[in-house]
Amino acid sequence: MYNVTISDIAKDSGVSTTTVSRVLNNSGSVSPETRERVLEVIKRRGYSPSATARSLSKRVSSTIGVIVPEVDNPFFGEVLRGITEVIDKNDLTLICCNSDDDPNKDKKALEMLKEHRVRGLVYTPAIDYSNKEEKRSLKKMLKDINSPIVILDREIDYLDLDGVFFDDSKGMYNATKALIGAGHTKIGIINGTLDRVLARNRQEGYLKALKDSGIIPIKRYMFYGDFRMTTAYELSKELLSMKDRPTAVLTCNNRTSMGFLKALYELGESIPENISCIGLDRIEALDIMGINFNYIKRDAREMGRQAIELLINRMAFPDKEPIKRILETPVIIKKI
Amino acid sequence: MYNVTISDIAKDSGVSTTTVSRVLNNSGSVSPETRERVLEVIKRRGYSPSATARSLSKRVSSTIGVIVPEVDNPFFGEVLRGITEVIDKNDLTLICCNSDDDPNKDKKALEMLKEHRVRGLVYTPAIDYSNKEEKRSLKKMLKDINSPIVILDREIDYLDLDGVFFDDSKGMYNATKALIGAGHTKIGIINGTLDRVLARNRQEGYLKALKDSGIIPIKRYMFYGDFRMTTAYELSKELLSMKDRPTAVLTCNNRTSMGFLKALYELGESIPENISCIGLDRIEALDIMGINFNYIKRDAREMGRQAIELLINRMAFPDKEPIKRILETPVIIKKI
DNA sequence: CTGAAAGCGCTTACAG
DNA sequence: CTGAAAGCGCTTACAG
Repeated sequence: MYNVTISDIAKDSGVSTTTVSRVLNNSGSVSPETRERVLEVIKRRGYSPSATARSLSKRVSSTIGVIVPEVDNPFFGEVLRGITEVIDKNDLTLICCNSDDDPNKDKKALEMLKEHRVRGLVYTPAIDYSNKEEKRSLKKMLKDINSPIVILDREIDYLDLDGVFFDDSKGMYNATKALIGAGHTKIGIINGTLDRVLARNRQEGYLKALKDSGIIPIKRYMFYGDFRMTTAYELSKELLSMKDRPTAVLTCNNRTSMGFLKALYELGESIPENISCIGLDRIEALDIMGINFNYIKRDAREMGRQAIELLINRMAFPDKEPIKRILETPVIIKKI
Repeated sequence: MYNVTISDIAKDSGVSTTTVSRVLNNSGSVSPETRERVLEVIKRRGYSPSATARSLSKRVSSTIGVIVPEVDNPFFGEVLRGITEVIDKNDLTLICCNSDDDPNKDKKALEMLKEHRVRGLVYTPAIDYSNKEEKRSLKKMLKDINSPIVILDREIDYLDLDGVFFDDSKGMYNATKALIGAGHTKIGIINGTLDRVLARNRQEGYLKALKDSGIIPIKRYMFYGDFRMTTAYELSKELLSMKDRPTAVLTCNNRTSMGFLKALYELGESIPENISCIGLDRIEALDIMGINFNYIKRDAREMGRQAIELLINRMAFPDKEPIKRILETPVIIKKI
């Protein structure tokens, strides 16, 4: 069974494909009667125009690409929710890729999106491409995409692109301050390794808050993982078993918080009774269970929405200055 | 800046586009020297073939559509994870739509995927299209997609399509049996309204278990919502405040479990001390916190994988009998 | 091993 | 208001 084409409709209506195209796109002028007739045939034949053919002939696609590092992380679930909301409103189509935080898959995804000639890209890089060669190569790939790009959540500081980010540094600063305000001085942090911008931002806020309060940072209270739960779990066990352990801990993303809590509860301890904690990102289930989990709030859905809005904006005005949007990160304290 | 085309490569290499196409697709035969030269030019110019043009001329796309009702539900996050895994391996492209459980958006998504001439579709319908007219219309839309379709998680019983489902009925049966085995006889259920297959399956397992144990079902212990948290929360408050309330409750999806727990914890009560509960779907955070939340386990990632596998299989063999895959739903009891 | 030509299903100047 | 024709960037018989 073949798909109906515009020629079929033209034939059936006794007009040219040009005319059918006109009624399809509400462009040019068509007499009411003709329009009527064509519309009727379209309906009867169940015709819908091929997006592929249309893209090719118009030299633009209506397709937006998005690459996320973890589709199954609730944070990116929210991001995608926000993205789809505005995609729908603008009659765009979303091609979705999961890089699994693997640079190779990341590159494959980039290549694939390029082949699809996406109209724009919302991009969260898999990891920091840190060495010179990698940077150069990423730079080239992004340029080759040849469409507007908005960076989401993970800044690429050597490229001048639109982006939307959270003020993680400020969030961590305020969180650290809150702990200090509650009397803590021995404050641990479970972060990612510092070759990642994400981790450096968090570290910066943490250190600044300590400094501003005249507290000397303690190296052995700082742990560096990879933002994954299992690693955070191991590091947390280490932290929790220190003889002179911190009385409060900052966990630097939702997976890390999970790892920390797992280690803590396995010891039969809990927050904030045995140790205080402020995590980055809300964990819905904890909130709902009435567990006093303090967190730095980040509205991921809003982030998704703003990313696409920036992108659509950029599609309209390719030559304006790059825009960076920084979202607020309020600290929600339940019980320290 | 224009994209490089196959003609540019042909010109630069001093061959025809036919030949370039041959080296691109490793089809036909090309002399080693020619191939070498073409490859070199492709690389130098940073050429990548247009997927759009290719689809049009080959009359097949490499694009798979997926419609999920809630991208931001962890269950579907896992499903998408599974789907992307096998999509990647097969060099396919994923167009992702969120219907938000809204039949109108669902239809729009279907229409859009049709226009994109997707090679196949993994489909979780927004709701049960229950009245005759809706059924007819959905049937027609799916037929118009004109590509293989695999139904995921929510059966459409009046269509004979491939599908992958969980044995929810059996899961509920075993869960109910487990509660009975632990001495419960007053067992409540928070389900969806029975016009939905999902809800009927759950109900069936529940009732059968009661019957097999000689327990008379009590109407007022059965609550019907919409699988959303807020509704489940309200129903749970109602349930929990009954004078003669159940001593155990079955919650019929992860959002419902959340609503139930929220209501419970707000009362200062907890599981299983004040009331027993078995939910459908694991809730990661609870597990990790060492909270004894019993659940019927459903491997959503595996479901996603199998759905695409069925689809790919169907793409290869369009005329075989429809296949239904039913996944196991073991009951995980922590503490009743 | 290689190329000219037609075709995929649309859109868009251009002409009337 | 309408249509013939060229073109978008590929692939694929067909011929040599």
